[in-house]
Amino acid sequence: MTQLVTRPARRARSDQAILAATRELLEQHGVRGLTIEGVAERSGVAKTTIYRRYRDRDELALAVLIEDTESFRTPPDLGDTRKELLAFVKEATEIILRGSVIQGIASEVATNPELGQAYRERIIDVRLAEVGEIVARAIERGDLRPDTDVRVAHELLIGPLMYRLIFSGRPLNRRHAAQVVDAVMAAYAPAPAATKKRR
Amino acid sequence: MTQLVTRPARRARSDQAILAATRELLEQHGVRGLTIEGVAERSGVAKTTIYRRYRDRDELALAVLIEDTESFRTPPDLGDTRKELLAFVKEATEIILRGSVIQGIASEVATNPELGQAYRERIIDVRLAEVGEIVARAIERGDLRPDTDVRVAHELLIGPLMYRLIFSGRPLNRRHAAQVVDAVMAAYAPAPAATKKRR
Amino acid sequence: MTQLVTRPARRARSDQAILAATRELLEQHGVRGLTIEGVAERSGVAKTTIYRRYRDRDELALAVLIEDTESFRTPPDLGDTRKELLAFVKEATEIILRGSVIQGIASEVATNPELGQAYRERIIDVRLAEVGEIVARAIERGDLRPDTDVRVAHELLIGPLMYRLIFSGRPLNRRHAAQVVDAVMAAYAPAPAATKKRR
Amino acid sequence: MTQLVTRPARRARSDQAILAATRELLEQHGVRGLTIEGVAERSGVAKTTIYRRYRDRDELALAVLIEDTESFRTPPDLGDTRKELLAFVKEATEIILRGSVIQGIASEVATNPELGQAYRERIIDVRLAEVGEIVARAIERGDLRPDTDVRVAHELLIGPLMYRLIFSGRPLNRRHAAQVVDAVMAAYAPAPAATKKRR
DNA sequence: GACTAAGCGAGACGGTACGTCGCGTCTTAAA
DNA sequence: TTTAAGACGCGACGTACCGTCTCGCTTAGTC
Repeated sequence: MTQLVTRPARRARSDQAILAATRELLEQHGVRGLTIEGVAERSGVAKTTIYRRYRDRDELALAVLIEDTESFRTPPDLGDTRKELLAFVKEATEIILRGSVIQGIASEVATNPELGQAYRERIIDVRLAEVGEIVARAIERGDLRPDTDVRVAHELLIGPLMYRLIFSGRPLNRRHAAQVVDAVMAAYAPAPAATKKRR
Repeated sequence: MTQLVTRPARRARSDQAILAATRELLEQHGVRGLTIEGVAERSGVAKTTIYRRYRDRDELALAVLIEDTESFRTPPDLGDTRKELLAFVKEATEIILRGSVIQGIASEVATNPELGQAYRERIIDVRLAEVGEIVARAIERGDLRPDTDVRVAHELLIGPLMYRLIFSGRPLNRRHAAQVVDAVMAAYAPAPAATKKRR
Repeated sequence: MTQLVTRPARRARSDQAILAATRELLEQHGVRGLTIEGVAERSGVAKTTIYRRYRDRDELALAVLIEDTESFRTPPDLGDTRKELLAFVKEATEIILRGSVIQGIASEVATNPELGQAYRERIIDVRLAEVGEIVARAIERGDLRPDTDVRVAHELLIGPLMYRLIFSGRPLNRRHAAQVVDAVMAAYAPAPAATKKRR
Repeated sequence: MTQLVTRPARRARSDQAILAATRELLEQHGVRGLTIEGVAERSGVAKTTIYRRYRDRDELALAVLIEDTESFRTPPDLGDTRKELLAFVKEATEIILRGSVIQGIASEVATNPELGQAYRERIIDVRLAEVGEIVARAIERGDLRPDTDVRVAHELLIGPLMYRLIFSGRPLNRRHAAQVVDAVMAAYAPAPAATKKRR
């Protein structure tokens, strides 16, 4: 126990070098250009050392993605549901685009059960919790229906992003984010009785 | 030109053998287990012959997917927008699940521009047209707002499917399809003033 | 059938390049410096191609040794048993020293059954036949006893060579060859006429 | 020097553990299965500690061999040259077969000068002295010629053993030992009385 | 019905990267 | 001071497929 805790120096140096090199390669050559051998060469870290940490290339790429996700800033109570949802989508978009990792590991995440589980636990669950908080506040404010399904709402927010990113290739921008957010808000808007009052 | 026209016999036999073997491998071992060498061995077709038709493995996988998509049955006018949208989602789900090809080539489609273009032209555009027709009829019926954005509606319908398929790993079933369809219909429901009159 | 026979061109070119590079490496850096990767680089032949022919480094080294052995010139009937045995020992010595391969694969030959079998069939048996002919002629001439054990004679001739080569490190020269040959001739000398008297 | 003298306790414990584990691995998996890492694991001794004592794997293997050789029992004056030579060959055979180390380090001894020197000083010279004594007594008894070359006699006795062990794979047994001993005795037999007549 | 070029099978080949093994060095904490 | 523990850089291993390249055989459609 003491050893792992008290002697992180070498580990930390290698860890950092590996992730930095991985990021560089991802940004410069995309996921196709991400190679363990390439990371080893660029980072000055031995291939063996990389394999001691990550089972394979996909796990390494996921690690970068997770690190990014951990920087996800919880959108605070802005007093405005639409603003909060927009902030959420923008933050997600930013992380998704950074490094362009997701496109590359999508197939792996979908195919490799262990990787999929890691993705779910380390990334999806984090975002789901965010949406949960936003939705809870929105319900309290009367902006969304009390029976709003958080998971489906989350899918409606993120699914289109991913679809554009991976399949349709269309751009992820403010306009699209607004369109999606508006659709979700309309979809889960409270019953019309309340609407009457508003208009 | 003359070649393809005048000597279709042998070509056709090889074509068929290649696609059949590809399908088998995809179903049995997933996309990771799809290799040109494997297809050659299983189909009894020479590697050279495969490469004469498909630039690489991903193009081959896409070919299978396109073939499936071409069987997409246009949902006819059912007189009921919700039923038509459900039929669309179900049909899409079926194709998506068949062969489990999409998960495997997602990363390629996202990464390889030529493949991406092919995917868009041969698959997305086909479905987009379907949604367009359904939405047009729905607008006519007064079920959806006249300014409904077909592309975004399409993303809201398909995006969650893909998200489940690739990332969250949750099941694609009737209940989920209904949730998504209902959300889209609510999102693009005509302005409430009109609603009062109708009901 | 026709194919294998009529299309040896590429094979032959690779074969030759591989063996040439192997020989160079053996002569320059000894067996320790013999690496499949090194051979690949030096020969311009892909590693894969080498592995298609030789299971591993030792098999490759043995191939060189076998090629050398196949050039073994059968010492003709010189009319003189001592001269013939000396010619045999000299020839063997020359091949043994050429390339210094034997020292390096000795352990493998001793340890790996398949390699050992190959060594016996392709190398030992060849030499054993030589000794057999020489001994046969010697017996006819009355230079060696009719019951001379060819195999033991062979061991007495070659064993000391190998012992010097591998263990004692002493030089293999004409003097030593003569000492060994003389010992063998004395050991299997026919009973002198005097023997009659003794018994 | 002081170290070895003043703190022998821990050293000795490690020494013993290392050699024991080495022996086990050699016997169970042959020389190919002898690795420093394996010895460390099996012995509970740190790799570092092994490297403090032995430069590399071969030196370690040699250490085991030397230990065995040091148990070589000098064949006493049996009053019979043939019996003494047979005893010598049998003793050598026994040590050679024990642990099957020699086959594995043969290539190293032949290739690595330092190892070769150690082998000569610690093993060959010991046996050479044995043969020297036996030959000396034999000459005195009139069983061997006074000009018998001890070194060559030694090579004729041991060379065939090694040749069988490493190359021909034939068995080392009493019959073979007798054949070799008889050959050596015949080779260096004193000129018979009859010889006078011949010359 | 024989001819002839397109299409094909077979598979050798150079190449990239894989993931693994064991080496020998180095650093650190505990004994 | 010596040790156990183990991280590390390193070199090579043997493997899997890649995509390219001959090379003859097969055969469909023409003459």
